[in-house]
Amino acid sequence: MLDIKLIRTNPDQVRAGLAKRGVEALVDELLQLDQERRDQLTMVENLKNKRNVVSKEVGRLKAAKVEATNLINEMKIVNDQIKKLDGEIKEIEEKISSMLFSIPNLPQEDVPVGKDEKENKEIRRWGEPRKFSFDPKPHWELGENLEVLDFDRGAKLSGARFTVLKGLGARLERALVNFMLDLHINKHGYTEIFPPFLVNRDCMVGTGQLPKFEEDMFKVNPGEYFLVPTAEVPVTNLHREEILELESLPKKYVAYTACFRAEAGSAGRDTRGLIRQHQFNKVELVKLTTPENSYQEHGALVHDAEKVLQLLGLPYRVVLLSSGDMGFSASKCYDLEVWLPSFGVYREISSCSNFEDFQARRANIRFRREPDAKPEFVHTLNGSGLAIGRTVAAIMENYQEKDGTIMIPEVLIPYMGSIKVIK
RNA sequence: GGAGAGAUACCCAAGUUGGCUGAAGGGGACGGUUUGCUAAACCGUUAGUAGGAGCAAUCCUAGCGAGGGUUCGAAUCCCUCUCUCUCCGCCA
Repeated sequence: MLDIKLIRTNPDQVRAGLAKRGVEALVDELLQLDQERRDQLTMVENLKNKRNVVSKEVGRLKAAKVEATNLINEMKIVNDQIKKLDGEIKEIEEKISSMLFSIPNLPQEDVPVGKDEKENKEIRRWGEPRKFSFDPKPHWELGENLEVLDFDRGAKLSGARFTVLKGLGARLERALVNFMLDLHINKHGYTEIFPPFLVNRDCMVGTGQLPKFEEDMFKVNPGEYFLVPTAEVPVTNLHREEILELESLPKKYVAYTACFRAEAGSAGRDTRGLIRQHQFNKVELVKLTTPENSYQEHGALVHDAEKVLQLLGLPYRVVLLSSGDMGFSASKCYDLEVWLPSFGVYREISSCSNFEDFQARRANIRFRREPDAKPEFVHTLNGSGLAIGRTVAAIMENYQEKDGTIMIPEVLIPYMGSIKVIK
């Protein structure tokens, strides 16, 4: 959520920022509503003050057994006015907040301006895509042949975009979760969190999934719960409505969760394989930090995610997303894209965003510099470290042999019970 | 799911014949006096927050779990909801 005060004092900056995203901003309408709200507020607060003062007077008169009917009748009229104004203000405020909740974050200055992913900027590459002496197979073929991926039965159990992992496929999935968690906990200093997979509406609003993207979410009844689309939601919201100590920052959390996405609007895309599923596993990194440190932390977070790919020996590149390709809440975002031989392209496997104070303002997550200082919003960041399903796909494709077997990357062998090859 | 109890400031806790109580009293924290040093004792300070007006000092509004209602006036009365605790039932 953008700061209404920023819009009030710096409307042109807001217009320009949103224009980079290709978003037509309702800045003028917002400014007008804001002015209206403040005018009404001043009026109603004066009336409330009058009511408070007169009511005390009435109490005093009654205690002294003095007639106060006139004052009481006068206040009845004032009350009617207050009620009317309060109603109007509430309406205006609802309009303002629903508009604010639907306006995306402003891109950071060095984000390339562009319509979509075509204008993303490649930052660096790591690793050399392997030269195959045979035609590399897509992971779904390899997985079905080895009987470690079962798409048909996934469809039988649930439907399209669900997959059953079996035997060493399931084992590989679990090994990757543990490997990634251990790496980030032991080597990168993150604290492990195991959050609920169902969260309430406030959490979803806090991190920006709602109200705008409800059709992308799975909603669960009874009760009003949402299946988490990413661990970002519960983990960032751990500190919703809290004021943190400066010394406790940065907070660095790593969490494994299953992730659930309705994938509305993705019909026909990535219909085969593990790339786009309604349910997938992910290890997610989340940081809460001070504004002055957030970009340094952002860079470090990207490196922490990259380390996973490096240790797994998977070639990848780092891409800085253009203003048009960034998520709703992000101010700046790097994607890690892993090499997938059967596709012959780099595919997103991690998305590392700095949200600055956009989520913090929604979720009201603040910190205090000094014991008496005014609370300020933290900056929130997160990144996949990594998406497990896509990592499985990448390992299968990059480590496949001519006979259709799959070598296990060195660092995973201990997590695979010393098994070195899936055959 | 059934029965009951509760939610008040950093913590504990008083406050239901509605009216100088936005909140007694403890504890803690902070400051001070005393002291060779500690301790004790004594004195003082201690809602935070959000919003609005103002150049500012400052003032106003909201706020006793949340949201409504009654009333000139609500921590106090009424309704709805959430969460916590105890007992019973069920359950991994």
